[in-house]
Amino acid sequence: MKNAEIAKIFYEIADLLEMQAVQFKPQAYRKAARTLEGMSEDIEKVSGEGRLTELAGVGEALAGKIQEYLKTGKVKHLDELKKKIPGNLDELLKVQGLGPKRALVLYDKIKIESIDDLEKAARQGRIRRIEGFGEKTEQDILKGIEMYRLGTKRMLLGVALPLAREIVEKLKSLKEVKRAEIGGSIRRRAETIGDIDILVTTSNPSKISKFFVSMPEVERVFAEGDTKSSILLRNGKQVDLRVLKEDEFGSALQYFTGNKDHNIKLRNIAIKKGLKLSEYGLFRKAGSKRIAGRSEEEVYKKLGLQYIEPELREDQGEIDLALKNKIPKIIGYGDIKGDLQMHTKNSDGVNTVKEMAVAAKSMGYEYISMTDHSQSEKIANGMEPERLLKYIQGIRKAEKEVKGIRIFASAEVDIKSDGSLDYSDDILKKLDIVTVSIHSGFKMEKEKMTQRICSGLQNKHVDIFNHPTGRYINRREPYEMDFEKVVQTAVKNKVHLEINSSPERLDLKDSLIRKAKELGADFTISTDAHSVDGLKAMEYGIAMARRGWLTKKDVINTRSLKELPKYFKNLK
DNA sequence: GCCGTTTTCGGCCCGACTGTTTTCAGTCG
Ligand SMILES: Nc1nc2c(ncn2[C@H]2C[C@H](O)[C@@H](COP(=O)(O)OP(=O)(O)OP(=O)(O)O)O2)c(=O)[nH]1
Ligand SMILES: [Mg+2]
Ligand SMILES: [Mg+2]
Ligand SMILES: [Zn+2]
Repeated sequence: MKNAEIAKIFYEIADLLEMQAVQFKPQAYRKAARTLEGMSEDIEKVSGEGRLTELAGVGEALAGKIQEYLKTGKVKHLDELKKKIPGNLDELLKVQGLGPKRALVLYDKIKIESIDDLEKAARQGRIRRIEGFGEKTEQDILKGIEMYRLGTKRMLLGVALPLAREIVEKLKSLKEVKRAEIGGSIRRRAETIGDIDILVTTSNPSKISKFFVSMPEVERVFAEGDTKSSILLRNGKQVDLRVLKEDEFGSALQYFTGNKDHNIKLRNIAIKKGLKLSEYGLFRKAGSKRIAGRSEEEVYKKLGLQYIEPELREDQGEIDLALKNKIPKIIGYGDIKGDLQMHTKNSDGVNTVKEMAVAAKSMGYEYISMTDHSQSEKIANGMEPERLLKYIQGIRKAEKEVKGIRIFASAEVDIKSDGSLDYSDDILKKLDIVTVSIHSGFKMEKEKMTQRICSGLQNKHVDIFNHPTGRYINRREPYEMDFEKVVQTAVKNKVHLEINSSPERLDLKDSLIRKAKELGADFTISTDAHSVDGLKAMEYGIAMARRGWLTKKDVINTRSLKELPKYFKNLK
């Protein structure tokens, strides 16, 4: 997919235009770049179908540049701009605090073209002598270079959310703090997180800010003000704090939750109504009287919109639907009745069936499903048919012992390279639920992989397709396949798609969930726990389902035990 | 460069913090 490459080009054009003080075009290029980054569909496909100008922020001119890049691998406009300002601009701008305007000055005055140039100049004290720069700026640039060189990646949601909750608890322990809430991409439950955003309401802002910037784990303070502070923790994570008054809580949380494009759209709606929206509230332009701000619900309502759940605030059509009151009620965090994928000591898990069942029961589940690995998974201690039969007996026994929770005997069965399954039908029919996965041969070409998966899904016992794309966030790309065809095959054969809640997988991801739903799919959400502790990951999977616009009805394991059998072939 | 239940021209989100400035531009959220 060339989406990201083209986004990068648009960002670079935007920066070069901004250097020349061109008005508005930089925002236009950046808006289009964000659209490209946020979409899951291949831009080449969109272009092929003549739908480029349907993309938000893409008009005739940018559609032309996208086509140009797809055809020639170049965008002339960028090459032209680069003639005026050569050098490694996109690298330079990754230094925090250095934007297009000052980068241009550095190039004009002392020919800075790269990070290495920049570092040398700063160390030699040549930057402080430039008009508009100074000693502090020079130091900040060096620190910025150091940070850039650390090359910090975006955090997994599974890392960021617990960390954010800890900080929130800490802030809540102060008696001056009325409310402390997580904002930003964590509140929207994005799969990866750039920084930790926290909102506090209080009547004593300076006290809170002082406390925040002097916490023991603070490495650096980027900024400290009355309503906004920003720090770097020793663990390398950035935390932004906004401090506002209690009666501004709603508008402040709305602002700080974002995303950026969602905010801009809301603010434009306000403008059209003769209003103004900011973190301080919704105001009448004339007279500046405040008409909302205490709660988010109030802000959306006064703008003429249905309330929008944070997970949907991605500028992916939610605002248009909210204007028409047409956003569906998405699945809730309490709607799950059981967990349908987990591993035990029988393969590569660390707990016994009984231990998993006791833990699940205490979480209020009505049922769980054991899905230990099939025989080809030698490194994961996959089970030979004989051992599988004993495993099933063990599950029946554990179920009698634990009582009060149904334990399904299932397995995570490999779809082998030729598309056959890792157990014969004679074995598969002994399981309550059959789930299948791709665990090897990831490098297969698209056609073959699609064929392989589809033949696996057509087996008459198969119920669930696990972690359907096989990706590991930041570590392994999804395997190549024709997603539409796979989903269509799943739908036709009544195979449910798993939303794997494991934070490094989150597979299916949000945009593909939404797409699969449009294609008629239904889903299970499961943790793939390899220990009792792993069962807690369910909230991440539910978050993805919400971001994929799923309702309770779309997810099979929201059903009670009684309703469940009709969704699984061997249980019918 | 994009876009449209007040517009196909004339708007384009709004505000905080910092350093180097005598009043604000640049950068970031
Ligand atoms: N109105 C407005 N709000 C913004 C803008 N930039 C950021 N925000 C708001 C919405 C964001 O969700 C929130 C936090 O900003 P961040 O830069 O931390 O972005 P976010 O948390 O969404 O993503 P991240 O994972 O941190 O990259 O602040 C902006 O340019 N305008
Ligand atoms: Mg953030
Ligand atoms: Mg932030
Ligand atoms: Zn697996």
